[in-house]
Amino acid sequence: MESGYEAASMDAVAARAGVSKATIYVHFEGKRALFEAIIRRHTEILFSRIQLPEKISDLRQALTALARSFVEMILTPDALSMYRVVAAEAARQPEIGEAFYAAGPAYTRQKVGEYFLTLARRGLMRLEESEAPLLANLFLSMLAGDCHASAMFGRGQNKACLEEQIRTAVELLVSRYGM
Amino acid sequence: MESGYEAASMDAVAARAGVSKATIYVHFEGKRALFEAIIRRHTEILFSRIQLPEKISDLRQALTALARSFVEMILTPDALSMYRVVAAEAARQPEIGEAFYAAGPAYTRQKVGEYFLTLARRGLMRLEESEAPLLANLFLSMLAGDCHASAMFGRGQNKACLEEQIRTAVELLVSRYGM
DNA sequence: GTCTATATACGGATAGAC
DNA sequence: GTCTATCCGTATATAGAC
Repeated sequence: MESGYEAASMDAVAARAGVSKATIYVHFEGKRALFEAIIRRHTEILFSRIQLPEKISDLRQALTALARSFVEMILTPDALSMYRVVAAEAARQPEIGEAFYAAGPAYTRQKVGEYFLTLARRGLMRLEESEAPLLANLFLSMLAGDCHASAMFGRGQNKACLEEQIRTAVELLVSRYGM
Repeated sequence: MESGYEAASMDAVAARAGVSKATIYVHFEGKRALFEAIIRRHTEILFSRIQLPEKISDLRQALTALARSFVEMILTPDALSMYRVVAAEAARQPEIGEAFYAAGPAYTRQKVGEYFLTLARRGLMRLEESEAPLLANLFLSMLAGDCHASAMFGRGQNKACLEEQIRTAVELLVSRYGM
């Protein structure tokens, strides 16, 4: 995560793990297999952090809480590192890109889409079942928004701009799909 | 772009360029300097492809045209490769990440924000000047949306889903800010 | 299963001829 | 400015002792 796949040497990994290289090669076929195992495990851990609020009173409040939980996770140093590393290697190791996509973004979109339908069933949103996945996609994309790009490419994060972004994204959804 | 920064050897670059390694080292201080030059040049070329429609009759039509132009660009193999490579290296070479961010995402958001204000001045949008950058940010984020992630991590692109995504994002903006 | 020591190859960068 | 040939470090992976 610190160095990227190519630049991370097995010597460094072994040293950090407190074992010899030979020991690693007993447990994993090679560097790629080790990498894949790491990515698969970490993806699940990371994305399971997202909380879908259960106590729902107000639509605005529910969406805001969901938004904060999501944004907090994706701006984590761990999440940013993983995103970087997987994006870089996905071109050459498609199985890894797909595993990450399925257990990460696609899984989250699915869960959030289902959550929207729960909100609709409780009379808080006006939404057809077929629209849910697409709307979840658009909502999550807005939440990542510039903050994700800025954290990824620029120097740091801007907490104030982040709150405003969340608020506006929530407003946009409420004004079109709220009831 | 094919191999990533670390995995791309200077031998390979020299061979592809049809010169010897020594010749490259006459023109560039080292591998990093060459990489930085490539990224700076390519970022400008890529992002200058985005077209802001000049003939404006209808808000929906203008936003859709802008959306198509943007999405087409970011899903280009060139753009995807560059995104991957820069994301991967930005952690270790911050100047490169920042240069890409400034000439790419930030520049585009700025331009689109100004475009929104033009639309507002023509009476097509209800929008205050201070809201423009944030709205541009949210709109562009929705347009990238799942299609970008899917192209980045998954196997391919889905044209149908893409058109639907553009349509819904445009509708969301029109329903809240149109007049 | 774990270690040390090593095989083997390739990386970035440069010397020196032309 | 461009080449060929090479320096020197480090990479992945393995052999063989314990």
